[in-house]
Amino acid sequence: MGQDSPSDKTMVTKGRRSRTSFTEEQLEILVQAFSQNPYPGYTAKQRLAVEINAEESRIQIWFQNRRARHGFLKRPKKKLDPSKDHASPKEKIQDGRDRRCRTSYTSSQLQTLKNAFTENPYPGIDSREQLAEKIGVPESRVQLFLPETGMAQKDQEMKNIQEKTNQNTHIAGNFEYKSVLDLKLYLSETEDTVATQHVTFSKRSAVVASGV
DNA sequence: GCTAATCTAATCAACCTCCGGTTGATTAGCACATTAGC
Repeated sequence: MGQDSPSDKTMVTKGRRSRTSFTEEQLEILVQAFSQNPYPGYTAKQRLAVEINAEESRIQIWFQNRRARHGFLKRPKKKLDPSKDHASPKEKIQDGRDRRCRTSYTSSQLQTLKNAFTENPYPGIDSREQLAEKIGVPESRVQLFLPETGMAQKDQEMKNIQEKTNQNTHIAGNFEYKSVLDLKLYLSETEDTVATQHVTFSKRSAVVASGV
């Protein structure tokens, strides 16, 4: 999914975290850990992070990428019967007992995050780190939090957008259109790079489009 | 029930090295990802 328009590329590239380069020793440890367990829990990732002196969020990304590139099976959608012992290794490990503690935000933290999201739904690494420091949570939580801010509120906004859709009308910025083709045509005519971000239909872009 | 945490999949982009392969980072998820804690 992701970014398939030039303006999106620009938008996303801005403020990207610099590429982490793991040393051979770090990789050796990671590969070994992966071979033992491709779905480590939170504490295992924390332990690894300490062991190789890296952020836990980088470990998580490394495991995600490794799973994706080494032919690991999709997460099964079906819920497993706990009485059965047929659980896949992943399910045995990721059964909810070793998750990061759920982060709960204070109202002032929430307000700060919401304000930041309103100002910029695609903050770069610098902004995220500043924000993280400001509200006292890890940067990885800020990165995850932003697109999900106020989901109940956004759901309502999504429904509002859907209502518009049902009325055969969509909105991108100040432009109303009846189909994505119309919008693409409009964008190609106007070269409105700002509006291009509204082409993708996603949680985040819907919020952007609705002006939250 | 709401929503943070986590997942897969797709894609972008930096790096190494020589132009494409490898791999870290980011984003979306849709007749609305799934799982699980509060």
